[in-house]
Amino acid sequence: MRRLTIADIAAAAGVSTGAVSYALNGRPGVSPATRERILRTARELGWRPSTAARALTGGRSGAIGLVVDRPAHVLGVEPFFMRLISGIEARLAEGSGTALLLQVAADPEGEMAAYTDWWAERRVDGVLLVDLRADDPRLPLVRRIGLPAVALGYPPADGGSGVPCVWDDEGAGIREAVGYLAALGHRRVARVAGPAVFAHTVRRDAAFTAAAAAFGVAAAPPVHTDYSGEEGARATRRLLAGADRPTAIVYDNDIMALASMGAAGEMGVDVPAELSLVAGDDSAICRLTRPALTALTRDVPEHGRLAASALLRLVAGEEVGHVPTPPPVLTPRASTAPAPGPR
Amino acid sequence: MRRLTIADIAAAAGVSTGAVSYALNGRPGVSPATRERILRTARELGWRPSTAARALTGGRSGAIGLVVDRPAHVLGVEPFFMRLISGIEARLAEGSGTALLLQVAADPEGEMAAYTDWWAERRVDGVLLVDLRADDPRLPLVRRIGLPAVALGYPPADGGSGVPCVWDDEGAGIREAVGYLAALGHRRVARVAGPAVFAHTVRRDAAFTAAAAAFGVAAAPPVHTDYSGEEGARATRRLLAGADRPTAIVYDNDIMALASMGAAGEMGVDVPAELSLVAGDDSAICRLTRPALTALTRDVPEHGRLAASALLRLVAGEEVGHVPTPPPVLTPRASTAPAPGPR
DNA sequence: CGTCGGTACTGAACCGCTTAACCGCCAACT
DNA sequence: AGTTGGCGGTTAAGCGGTTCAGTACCGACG
Repeated sequence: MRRLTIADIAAAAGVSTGAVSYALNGRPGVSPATRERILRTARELGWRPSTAARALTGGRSGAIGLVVDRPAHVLGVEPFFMRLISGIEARLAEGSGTALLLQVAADPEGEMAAYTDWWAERRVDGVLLVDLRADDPRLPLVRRIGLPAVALGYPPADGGSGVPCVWDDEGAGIREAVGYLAALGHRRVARVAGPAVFAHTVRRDAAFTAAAAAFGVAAAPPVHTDYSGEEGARATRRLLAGADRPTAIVYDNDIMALASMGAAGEMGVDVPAELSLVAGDDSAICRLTRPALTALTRDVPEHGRLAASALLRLVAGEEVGHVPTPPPVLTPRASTAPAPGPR
Repeated sequence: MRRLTIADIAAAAGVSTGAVSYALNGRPGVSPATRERILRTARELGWRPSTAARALTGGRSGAIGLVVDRPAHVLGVEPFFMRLISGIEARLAEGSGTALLLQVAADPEGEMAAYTDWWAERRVDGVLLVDLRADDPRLPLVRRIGLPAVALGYPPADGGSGVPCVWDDEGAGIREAVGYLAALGHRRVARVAGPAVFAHTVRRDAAFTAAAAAFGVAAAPPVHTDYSGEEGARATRRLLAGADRPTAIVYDNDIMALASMGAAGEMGVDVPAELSLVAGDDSAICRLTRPALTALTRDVPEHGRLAASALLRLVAGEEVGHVPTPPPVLTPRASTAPAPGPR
């Protein structure tokens, strides 16, 4: 059975293919009556446009791309991406007729290659950039090759080379967490962060140090990890084993906080009596573990949704500026408690 | 700057576009010398084929599709899909030049619609089907519309309508778990499963009941959930509150086991002293929590890899049969222990 | 030497859709 | 009445590849 083409529906409706095209795309040049007849036969025959033909005519490919660049062992447990994807999809499902192309890259080079290839092959109309870095090479790249892009993360100092950024004030979240811990009497707090190459890590680091100073608590230099539970637990062990053991630790994601709770338990350190823990993203994991994890709540799906929205507008030719979103807020649960008295 | 087309590289190499096409696709009809010259200029000019044009010629679209159909609140924490996707991508990255199209559907109808649309629009060359159901309507659908598909799950009784299945003997895993628990002295075991509509749930249910009988342990009827931590915890609470409280519970995924550990703790039931827990997938979560979760280890990424592999072969026109994979094996950790003595 | 066969390559049609250019027709206006 | 100008359509030229039918050339063979 052959594919249905506009020629078929043109024949069925007794008009030319040109008329069909105009009718289907809602452009002028066909009378309301003919338009209706064409649309009806198209619907009855179950016609769907060939994306290939559409794309070939210089139109859109009808897809946007997302490259996920994290080590495989992190990807499996990191709820962030699936939540982000849910949000993106939610927006795309709202009648945009746009699909999501996903690629898992092994390294930043692979990620860049994906963008170049996708764009050269006209597979996507635009891409979403996650995890902005300092002097992120992807920004000049997409600019140079003309690939529409929207980034998730704080806009870089130079404005982002015309790449709209969906961002929230991560500093505010960190400040709230540190302030809360200070109010609970904690005087030595630590931070276990993601990779230092990420711009948001650096920003949070700075916010953390500044907040600690402002609230008069001693802050160890942030420990950087690859976001994996293993590295999170190791960092926690080192912090707990060192002199000036912190009484509270703030994590950059949930998995590290979860893993660290186990590590603390093994070292005989009770959570929250002796150690308070704050998780980073507030995925469902925080609510499911015991003690439930206090967390910095960020609406990750909403970020995805907004980013997808911005990208669709950008692709459509609209001017799109940076998109600020509400800052993370602290959701206190059972993993934080007043600081222990002096031992 | 215009897009680079084969016409450009034809001009640069001093041949016709036809010759370029032959050379680039490694077909006969061009001399080795010319072929080399063409390939070189194409490389130097940085030419990449337009997927649209390729697809239009009746060729492949160069993409496969995956629809993920689980409630949003489950998707966020369920490691299964991200692990599966990692595996799929790993295979696709091996020089297939194939991309992955991802869609999150709200319900089975939305999933079916996605397949129909994708195929009608020739967006994908084939799809991967997850979570086979009893009398799964997707099987006749893909068959009817001629969409190449590979399913993940046990082949249905009717052979699967020509859809190759990548499967493992889940029953063996369940039997091993029940046997292990029986050997530890457990005499009352329960099972908290996924939705009963999934074929693999039913198969595991049956295996569970049979294994319990074989090992002489009392098995409560399996409790079915939506895979969410919340429902898993609720099921556990009910089991623990009922008469004939089980001393061991086997879960269908990791998140429910994790949530249940918390629920048990709240009820003052110690894991593993009073209650043994076996998780379902063995994602990293099992190793990260304390006590670490005993789990049925399944190589989910490998399943993805094999499924992608089978689909690529199918799309290429090869005959592809069902693909058996090693059965899940039990990985004992700290969440299982000898059954408590009679209270 | 003419013919045959094979190789290397060209030219053009075609895939399904968009769109600029054109065309016929009728109402309105001068 | 003749010109103008819309409206409602048609025609055909691409878009960037693939592929089939030729064609030019060359060595081999009878």
